Amino acid sequence: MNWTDERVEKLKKLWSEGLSASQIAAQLGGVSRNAVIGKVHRLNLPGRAKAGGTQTASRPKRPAAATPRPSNFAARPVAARPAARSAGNALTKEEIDADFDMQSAQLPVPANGNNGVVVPMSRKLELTQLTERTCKWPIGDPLNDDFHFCGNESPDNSPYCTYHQRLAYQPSAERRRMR
DNA sequence: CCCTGATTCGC
DNA sequence: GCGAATCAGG
Repeated sequence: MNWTDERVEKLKKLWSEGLSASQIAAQLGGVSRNAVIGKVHRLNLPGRAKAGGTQTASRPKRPAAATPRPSNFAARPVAARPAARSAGNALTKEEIDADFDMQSAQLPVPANGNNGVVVPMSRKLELTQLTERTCKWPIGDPLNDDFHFCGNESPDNSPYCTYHQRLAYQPSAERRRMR
C-alpha cells in the first residue's frame, strides 16, 4: 500500500480528530499503526506530546546497533484484514441493523451473577477501542449517547464474546421456538 | 495483557 | 520515504 494523496489526506483528518494510530490504520487499511505513526512524524504533524515539556526523563534512545533484526525475518501475517470495513465507520449499517435486531429480541436477560451461563457485563467500550479480541455486540440505542459495545474478550477472531456469539448465530427458526 | 505514541535505522 | 522493531508509558 502506498501513500496516495487521498490516503495522506485522510490520515491528516483522522489524526487531527484525535483518533489513535491503530484506529487510523484500520480505517485506511493495508497499513500498520507503526506505519501511520511513522507517516505522521514524516509529515511533521503535531504529535500527542505531553504539554509542559517534561517529555520523558532519560530515554536511552536506541540500545543496540548490533543486528537488531535477523535477515531471515519473515513478515508477520498482520491481521489479514481485507479492509472489510470500507470508509467511515467500523461497522457497516447492515451489521448494526442486524445486530440491533437480535439484541432487541434477546438481550433483556438479567445477569443475576450466578452459575456458568451469562456474561452480560459490558465494559462500556467506545467504538475507538474495539479490537480483534473485543466483543462488538452493540448495547443500547446507537442514536443515544449511552450507546456502547460489550467489549468482553472474544475468542480468536470471533467478533463476539462467547455469550453474544450464541445469540448472534442462532438460526431464526430456533430463536422463534425459544421465544 | 491490552493499549498508546515515539524513535531508530535497515531497507 | 517507508515501517518493523523497539522503547516507554497508561
